[in-house]
Amino acid sequence: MLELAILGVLKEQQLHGYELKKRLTDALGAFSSVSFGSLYPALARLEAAGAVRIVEEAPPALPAPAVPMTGSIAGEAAAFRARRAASRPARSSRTRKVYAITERGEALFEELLVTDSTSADDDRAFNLKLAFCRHLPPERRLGLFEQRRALLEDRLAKARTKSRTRKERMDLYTQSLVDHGTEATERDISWLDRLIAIERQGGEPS
Amino acid sequence: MLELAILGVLKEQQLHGYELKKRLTDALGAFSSVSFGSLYPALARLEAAGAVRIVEEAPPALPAPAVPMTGSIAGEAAAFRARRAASRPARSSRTRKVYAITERGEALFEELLVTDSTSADDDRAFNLKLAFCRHLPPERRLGLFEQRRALLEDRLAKARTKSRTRKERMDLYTQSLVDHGTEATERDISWLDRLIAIERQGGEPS
DNA sequence: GGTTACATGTAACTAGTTACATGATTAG
DNA sequence: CTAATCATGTAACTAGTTACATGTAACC
Repeated sequence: MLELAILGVLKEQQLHGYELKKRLTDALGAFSSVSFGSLYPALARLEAAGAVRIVEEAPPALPAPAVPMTGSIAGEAAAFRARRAASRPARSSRTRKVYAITERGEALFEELLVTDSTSADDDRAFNLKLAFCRHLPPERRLGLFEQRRALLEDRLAKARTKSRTRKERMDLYTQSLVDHGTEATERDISWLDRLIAIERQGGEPS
Repeated sequence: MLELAILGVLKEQQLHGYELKKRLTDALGAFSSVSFGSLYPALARLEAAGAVRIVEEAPPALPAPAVPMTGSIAGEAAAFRARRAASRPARSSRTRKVYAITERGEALFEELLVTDSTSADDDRAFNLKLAFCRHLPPERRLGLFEQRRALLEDRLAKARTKSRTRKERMDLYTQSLVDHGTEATERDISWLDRLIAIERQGGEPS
């Protein structure tokens, strides 16, 4: 799950770990925080898998007097973006590792976006996917929504049969909890229905 | 978290692991399943901590040799039927370990019910606590609700400031996600308010 | 007598966390 | 020059999961 989030952020901008953590905790921090202890190993794993690579920041010696431009316009532009990303250009790159997503990383990202789901932890995973689903082609996005809808519908069906057979054995706090949960699931479904409807008519969510 | 659930169920009835798992998965299965791989180690830990103990089932040797036979065949048969009827037919106890909660376990249970909270995983933990909060004295129950309410209110406040400052930078799917999440939190709060109000007037939840 | 369900447990893995260790850079 | 912040990383722990290994009892 963390891999997905990292790739999703790096897809938009190359960043070093520390900054990445800040983005992650404040963009997705509502659900869960990210710690360095998981972020750095995750970055190392992704690098080992070839999904991200370390890019050089601008060389510490800015003057660069006699050196001609490399000829790689893209490279120069990337370096510039990295410098700006740090919001304080002059910082030496010696201590920072700036990561960029690779093509393999893009492929992995799309794969994680539709598969993943550890079945437990489903809800958080879906929220995360939704936050990045704009990168998905429309029909796969629709598939994601419908798959989620089916899961919720299934959960609801189970809750209803269970509620019929066992409600009398539950205490009132538990009953209230179950009822509240059922309502929340129903609202999740109609929210998904709105997203699906918008998707079907080719629009964008409001 | 699993410990809390185990203690909560054992508080009502002594059970062996296999049966305990069934109760847990169908009572709380809506949120999360429990696997043997976590249940048995958890039981072992709780036993080591003195929170539960293994109790003997009805001794397998019923005959009681020194006691003379009544001579009444009908009586013997009736006794046999009674034995079978006693909710657990002839199954040998050799292979089963029946666990019961101890006093230390009761104390641990109450402690887990009010503390615990790993700050992540908060939501699931709260649901679990609510399912067992009937065992709490009213004022601690109220404290639990209010603590939860404060947490949600805080989350809402953060979401609102964040939404004001960063909404324009979010894509529409993420915006929809955040809005939906905010609404859900608002409803959670008013649900809690209802529970709190009921608690304050000394009633029970409807 | 073989299949199904009951019952307990271990091993390896997953996916994170907190606490700790280390060092560079910048601001006052 | 020293404290705060930036920056990367490791170690030990948490809390579970799935897959595997083992064996008993009930049913037909």
